[in-house]
Order: sequence, then C-alpha cells, then structure tokens
Amino acid sequence: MPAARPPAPSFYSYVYEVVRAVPRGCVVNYGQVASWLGSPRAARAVGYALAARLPDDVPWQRVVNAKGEISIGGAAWRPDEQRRRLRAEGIRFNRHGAIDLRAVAFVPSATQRRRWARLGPRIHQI
DNA sequence: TCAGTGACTCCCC
DNA sequence: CGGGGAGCCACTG
Repeated sequence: MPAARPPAPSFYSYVYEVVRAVPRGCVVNYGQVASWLGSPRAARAVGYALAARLPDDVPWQRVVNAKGEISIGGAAWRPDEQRRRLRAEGIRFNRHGAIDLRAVAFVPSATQRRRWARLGPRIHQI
C-alpha cells in the first residue's frame, strides 16, 4: 500500500500559514491575507480556504471582513462561535456588531511580508 | 476542460 | 448610508 502523500502546497496552505501568524487579540481581513500572498483580488479564495476543513492550529476566528464584521453565513452557531472565541481573546465589538480594526488590526513585520510574498507566486510553479 | 461555488470587495446609484 | 451587481480567484466534480 502506497503511503498517502501529503497534499502539495496550495494557496490554502499558504493562507493557513499567514493566519497562524496572527497573534491572540488581533484580527486581519480576508483581503489583507490575499494581498500579503501576492493575490490582492483573492479575498474570496481566502474565505473559501477557511471554510474548508483546516488544521486545528489555525486561529480561523481572527479573520473578518474588510468592515470588521464576522462574515460567516450558513448555520447560526458558526458566526456565534467566532464571536465567542474573539471575545474570549479580548476583542471588543461595537453596537453594530463590528470590530474597530484600527485598534486590533495585525500588522506583520516587513520580514514576514517578504516571506509571504514569495510563497504565493510559487503556486504556479508546482 | 469547464461551469459552479463561496467565511470577499468595490463601485455605483 | 445601503442595497444591488459585477469582478475575482482557487478548488471541485
């Protein structure tokens, strides 16, 4: 029996890597993650990556939309779970249910940005 | 190969 | 300020 080979690195895995770097108490939005990976228009794909089955060590709750809102559709418990997790990390929501991004937005170091920028384009070489 | 599918963003009215 | 619509991108069957 051939051993199951781990999936080739894909855009999804790069998204997970970026999200793993977001510290507790901070959030980022889908567009930023896509942009850092060199695909500024791929915000939707980032959302798709987080909607898929993902590794346990990916703090998916720290990704929100560009307005600072929770952007999960579908079953009601899912957005509730994200809000619960964020609150547990000290994130505050205003009366409109949005986060003040200016206060808690994660700003990656230039070194991280450079590293991520090299990941994205590599997709097309595999 | 190709159309369908989103946890997105912008732009326009 | 808000709703509608089109663009965008990676993944899937």
